[in-house]
Amino acid sequence: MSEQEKPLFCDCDVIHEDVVNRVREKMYEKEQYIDLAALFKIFADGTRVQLLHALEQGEMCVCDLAVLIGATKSAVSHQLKTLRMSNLVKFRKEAQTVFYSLADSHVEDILNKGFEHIWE
Amino acid sequence: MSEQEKPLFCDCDVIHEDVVNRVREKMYEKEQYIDLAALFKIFADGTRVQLLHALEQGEMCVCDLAVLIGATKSAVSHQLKTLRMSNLVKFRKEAQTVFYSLADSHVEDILNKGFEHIWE
DNA sequence: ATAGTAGTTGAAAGGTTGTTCAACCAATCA
DNA sequence: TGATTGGTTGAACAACCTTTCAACTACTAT
Repeated sequence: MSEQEKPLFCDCDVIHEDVVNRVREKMYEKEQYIDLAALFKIFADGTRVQLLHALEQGEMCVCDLAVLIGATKSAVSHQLKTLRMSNLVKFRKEAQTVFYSLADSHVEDILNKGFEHIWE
Repeated sequence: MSEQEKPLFCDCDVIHEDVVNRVREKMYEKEQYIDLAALFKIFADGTRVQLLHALEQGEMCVCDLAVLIGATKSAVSHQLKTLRMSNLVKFRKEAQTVFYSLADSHVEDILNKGFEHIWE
């Protein structure tokens, strides 16, 4: 099923058909936008961006991170799980301690673009 | 009240005090992370990123956008309000028609960084 | 004037999300 | 072996978010 077959139902008429047709060719599949939104959703929480920014400075264990940002181990662990499942952080185990670090530099890039914007 | 006075209560001990102290100096105020997360929250919805990506191609009115992405005028208008209030889009009125466009190039930058990541 | 259209808005409904709490696992140490 | 510690997990609750629906404004045209 192609993108062209998506339901065009809408409660109004096209006003500028030429513009809409030109733009439609440049658009991606709806799924792409949902995936993109899912990525930004990970960055859409204060605790998580704080964790990511902390991990930019180097690897840290759960307790260190919890003390650093003033949250419980449990809350941090839950958020790290989210970050882990999105492949934004990686980790290594050493005895009972788990050290987390950023998965790749894309993460920093996105954080920095965001900071750039809010600082104008 | 300075950032240093934030409650350090936590349900665990600092394990690597030197690391934590070094990282703490690099951290921003908690409010900065909340603001950053608030920005990413705007990008954290499929409909909104679709609207933003559509507006990268040029200005469009509400009906055009609604038909283009297959949503109701109302849903689009609600999301455009969110984008407007975050200063991510601007608009101009012409008779009863309202034309929306991107507020600045930061928006495209952030979208592109996101696409880069999901496409690896 | 009256009808129709572009757009906005508030409330309601359904879904998602973040933290807390308690229980749990696994590794260390006494 | 038994106690402690670092870390994870599931359930529950509250808060938030997105769409829909219906009502509404404002402009245009007949």
